[in-house]
Amino acid sequence: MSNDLDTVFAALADPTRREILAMLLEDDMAVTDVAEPFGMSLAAISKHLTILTRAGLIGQEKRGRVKWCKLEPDALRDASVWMQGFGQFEPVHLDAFERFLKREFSDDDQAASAS
Amino acid sequence: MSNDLDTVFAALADPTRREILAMLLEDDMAVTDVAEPFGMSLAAISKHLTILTRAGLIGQEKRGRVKWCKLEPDALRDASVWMQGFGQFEPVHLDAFERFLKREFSDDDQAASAS
DNA sequence: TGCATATTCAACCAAATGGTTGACTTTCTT
DNA sequence: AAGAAAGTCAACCATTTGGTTGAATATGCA
Repeated sequence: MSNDLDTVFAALADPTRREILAMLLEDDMAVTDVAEPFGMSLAAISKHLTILTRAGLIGQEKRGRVKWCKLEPDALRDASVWMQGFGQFEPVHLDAFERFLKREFSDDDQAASAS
Repeated sequence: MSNDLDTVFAALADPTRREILAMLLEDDMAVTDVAEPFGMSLAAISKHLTILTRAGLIGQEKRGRVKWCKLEPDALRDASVWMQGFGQFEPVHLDAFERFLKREFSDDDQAASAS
């Protein structure tokens, strides 16, 4: 029950793993491609991916000799709900957040390139 | 920058610490009273409280010989915001999301914290 | 068939984590 | 002043964590 949150939060506590999640936010990726930007061995990344998988944060599906990783945001949502339970704070400025969403979705291709 | 999230998520990854936070949700407490329901030494609880404090999740104020612990939900809010980025929308570009976060927390008075 | 590619496994290592106990400081009470 | 109460500190211990390297297992391609 809270064991689930243990693994989710522990998985999120590592900056490499959070960066991996952010990368998967844009697209599904093969293990080798996930590893590429990091200055560490493939085996290390493989371990990180195992941890993320056991936490339910990503799914891995093997097609051919390539294992594809995709984001699985449900576990994140559970943890988020736990945090909301503290109720003392709004998730964010809700309206600012919604404006952000609207901009992201209407603008889909060029939104990220404005500085 | 993401170092902050490291300590917050690591703090949340322990069930004892999450339970402590839940207790403090109801009321401020002295260290000894926090320790009481747990089957472990006072020193262990003291360490947990130090970790929660360094993560910014609680504040500790000493009055007399008693040290009072109170919930400090701002750090939780930061982590929650980070997670919202995953649950709510999938094809968003990360840097756009980060610009959003930066705007939220840099030119920020205290607009997002309702007491 | 034979080699390169993709990924994991196993053994190892240093550092961090979560707990213990006993000594210590500070503060309150009598 | 004496003693109890509230916490922390320091040293220790076992386990976990995050990384390494080299070997092993599939799978795809010529």
